[in-house]
Amino acid sequence: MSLFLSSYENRLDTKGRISVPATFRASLSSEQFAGVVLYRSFTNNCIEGLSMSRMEQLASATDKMGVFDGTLDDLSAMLFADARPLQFDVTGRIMIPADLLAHAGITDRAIFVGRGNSFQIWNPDAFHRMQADALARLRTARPDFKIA
Amino acid sequence: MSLFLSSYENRLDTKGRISVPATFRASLSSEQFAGVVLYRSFTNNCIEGLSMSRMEQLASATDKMGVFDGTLDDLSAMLFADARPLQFDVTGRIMIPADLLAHAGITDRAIFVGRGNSFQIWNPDAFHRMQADALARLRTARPDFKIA
DNA sequence: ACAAATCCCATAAAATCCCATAAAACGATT
DNA sequence: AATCGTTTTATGGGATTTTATGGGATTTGT
Repeated sequence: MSLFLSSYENRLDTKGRISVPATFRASLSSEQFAGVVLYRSFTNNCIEGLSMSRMEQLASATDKMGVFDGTLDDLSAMLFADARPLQFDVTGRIMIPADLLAHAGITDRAIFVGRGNSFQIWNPDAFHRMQADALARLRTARPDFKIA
Repeated sequence: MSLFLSSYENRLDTKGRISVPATFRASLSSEQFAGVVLYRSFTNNCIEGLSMSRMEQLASATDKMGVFDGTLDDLSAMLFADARPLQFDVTGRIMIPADLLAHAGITDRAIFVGRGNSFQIWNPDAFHRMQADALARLRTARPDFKIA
C-alpha cells in the first residue's frame, strides 16, 4: 500500500498542467495504472486523491456494506460518479479538470498534501489556514498531545 | 523496535546537510526504508524523528476507510501532511527541510536527542536551556531530589 | 477546421552521488 | 595504563542526476 507523506507546493502552467510530486509518483510506481484518481472532497474545499488500487478497494468495501445503508449508498454513488482517473504524462504531470480546480479554489498554485493512504490537493493559502485551525483544535482537545 | 539513546551535536554544511549520528543509524539498520521521518513538534520548538515503520504503524491505526470518516481529519492532517521522509545519503546524512529548521531555530548546529523509540532535533542552546528548566522544575516539585 | 489534449524537447534549480580528508573511536599489544 | 595502527565517523566540495517548469509541434476528437 502506497504511503503519501509531506506536502509539496507546485505551479499550474498556462496549459493547466501540474507536476505530481516525485515522491508521490514513486509511491505509486508499483501500480499498473500510471496515474491517480481525483474527486471533489465531500467535507472540504479541496480535491481528494487516491491510487487506482485504493479506489478498487473502496469499491469492494462499499459493495459489502452499502446494500442496506442509504447514506453510504449516496456517498459511494457520489464518489464513483465524481472520480476522475488521470494518467501522468512523460514528465509526471496531470491536468486537473476545471470543475475540481473550481471546487478547491485553485488557480495558479496548488499544494499536494499527504494523508497516509491518500492525499489531497488544496489552494495553498486555504490549506495553511485549515492546518493552523486543526492544530489549535488538537491542542485544546489534548494539550499534551504527542505521537511517538 | 529501534532504540535511540544519548545526544549528539553535529554541524550543518553549506548545502544544509547534517550527519545523523552513527548509533541512531545503526538502530535503524534493520528498516527497509534507509532514513528517518521528521515532523515539527506540536509542543516544543524542536523537530521530532521516527522510523518509517513506526510511521506506517500510525498510518494503519488511522486507516478506518477514512474517506467516510471526518473524525480523523485533524490528526491525520497534522501527522501525514507534516511528516517528511528523508533518506540517508551514502555517508549517512540528511537534508532537513527549511521550514523544520526554522521551527526549531536551527542554523548551523543541531543536537540529536534520544527519546527511546523516537528522537528529537534541537537548536543546541535551546535544548540545554530546556533541560536546565526541566531540572529546575523537578527540584521545585520534589525538594529532596538529588543528582548523583 | 478548430480547440483541446498530448508528445517532445529544453532548461534552471535543486537534490544526490561520488570522492577526499581529518578527526575521533576502537582494539590489540606491550 | 600507554602506544600505535586500524577502522569508523563527520564533514567538505566537485560532478552528475533528478525534478519542476516552460513552450513549440503534433495529434485527437468533434
